[in-house]
Amino acid sequence: MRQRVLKAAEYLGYRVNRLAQGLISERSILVGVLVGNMSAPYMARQLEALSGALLREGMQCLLLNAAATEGTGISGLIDRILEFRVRAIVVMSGVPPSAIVKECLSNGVRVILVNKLIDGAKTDTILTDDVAGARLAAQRLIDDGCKRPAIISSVAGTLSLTRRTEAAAARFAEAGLSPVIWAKGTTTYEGGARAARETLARPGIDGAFCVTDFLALGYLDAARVEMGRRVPEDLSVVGFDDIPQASWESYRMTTVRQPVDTLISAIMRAILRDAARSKAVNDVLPVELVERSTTRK
Amino acid sequence: MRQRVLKAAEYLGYRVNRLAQGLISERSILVGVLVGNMSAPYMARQLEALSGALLREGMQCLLLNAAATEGTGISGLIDRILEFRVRAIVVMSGVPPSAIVKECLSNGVRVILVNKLIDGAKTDTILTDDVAGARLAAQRLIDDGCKRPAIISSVAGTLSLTRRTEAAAARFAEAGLSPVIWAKGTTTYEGGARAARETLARPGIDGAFCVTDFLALGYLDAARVEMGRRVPEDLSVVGFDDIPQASWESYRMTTVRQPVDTLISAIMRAILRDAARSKAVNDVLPVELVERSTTRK
DNA sequence: CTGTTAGCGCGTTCAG
DNA sequence: CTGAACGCGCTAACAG
Repeated sequence: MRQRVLKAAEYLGYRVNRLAQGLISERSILVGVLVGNMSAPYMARQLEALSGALLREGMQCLLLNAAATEGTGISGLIDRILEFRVRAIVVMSGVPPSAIVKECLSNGVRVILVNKLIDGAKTDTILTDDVAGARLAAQRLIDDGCKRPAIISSVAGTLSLTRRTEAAAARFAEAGLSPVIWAKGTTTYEGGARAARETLARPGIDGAFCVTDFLALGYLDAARVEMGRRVPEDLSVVGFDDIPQASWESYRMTTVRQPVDTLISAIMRAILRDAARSKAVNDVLPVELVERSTTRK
Repeated sequence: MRQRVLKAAEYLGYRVNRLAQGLISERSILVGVLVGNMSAPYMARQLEALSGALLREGMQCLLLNAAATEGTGISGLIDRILEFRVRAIVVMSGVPPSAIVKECLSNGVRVILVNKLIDGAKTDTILTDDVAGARLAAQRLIDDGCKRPAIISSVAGTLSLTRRTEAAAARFAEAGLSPVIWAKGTTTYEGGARAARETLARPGIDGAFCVTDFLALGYLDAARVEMGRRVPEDLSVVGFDDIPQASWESYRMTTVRQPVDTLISAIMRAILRDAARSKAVNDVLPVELVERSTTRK
């Protein structure tokens, strides 16, 4: 009997209607992913890995572009998320308005924060070990014999970026060095290039820790081409993230690697866990220094 | 009265349930976006622009990662698309199994193909003018005085890639040149690097048209660093796409620009058009040559 | 094991 | 202009 029904269903091209299913069963297979700056290589890689993992677990990724709300304001996005009754929302955007998160939480939508902290909210939170990573990076520059290091960050007051900057500054201070901290641009290639122009204009800078690889790529190019520095002979450079470009031949950049696989599995654990009976995920992911050719070793 | 209801709704935190809405009104605001290789810069940029445009039009992007189906097969993805009753599906994947497209069409789901052709299907199709672009690229190398040009492609038999290769080859032939065609690797940085190693091992190659920028970046790096070529003195290189990296300082690459804005608005037009009373969108988008420092001018 | 029924939240229609 | 009823396709609970 069952067989016959199945046969007929196939013959008629029947397909479950997920909308109706979600309507009744109240547990959607939709997961909202809030992303800003998708075209940043680091984000793109994470998004790719996450959407793949979701698919494998039978869930579906509802993409939310935080950058596109510039004009209309964020409220439209909030509505959209809530209206679709998503199972959870993963916040990967560097600068997500806390408003979204608060609103979702108060409406009972599970929120998973990636490299972001909302004070007082008891959400699942996954953090890269920025402090350890920044200390590794600073240590590398110290070991290279740098006497006047620069720390390159951006105006975006992201949690990760702030922590990296502060931890590196602290490590330098411990070693008796006083770093130049430059944070006037955006977290982009151009921002890094501008940082190089401005920091290397005054003499003495012999090492730079750029808080993201994307910044570091611009910094490297401008340092070499425009400012005439040899890397690593005159200048040591360390990045953070280990995006694919960092290992490209023309960069071969020393950097701090973020473990994407570990990150993704932590996110999936947070999504899949039983909200009622298990505690919130609260992971700090370990990082490692990848030594390539922009430091002296 | 209406006011009072609205007030109460707000007070109670009421939100429209899009699932129920879609269930009855039969026109979802969900648009499926099928992407392979999200972390390729060209794709990432397109995806970012498209998700933003969809958001602005009040629609929502259901992300479908074609790459993640490697293991399980493609059928799961098809089901997912159909089950959600999406308004349309945009196929941006370079190598999307025709099976998906056929299945969607036969189930009445509107399919919008980007740089892809399915024979016999009367779908909305948007193509970059690959032929014109490849001819521009070839012309640039011819004008540079190249006598023995190479065309670098990949094993992926994508429509766009094939057309670019063939059109460039034809233009070279018209100029009395016989190009070396190399297509043994993947459409990646590493693929380009390998192409450089292999094509430049034999002497004589003095120009290269790489069918994507991503390939061209790898080609450039390997040509300079490993093979000791000066660009553009010994070797002219032209790419295709104009991804952000192409304009980075360490590359400054001459390339053929794809108009992302035009592409996105064509896609939106195809999504929004009234299926019953308007004809399918069938655009070929113009391209232009952006001359930078990897050609001699 | 099979068949029936109620109700999820919405839009539409038909009465009042 | 407002109110009530129906059905979209599904799941769950209950009856035979």
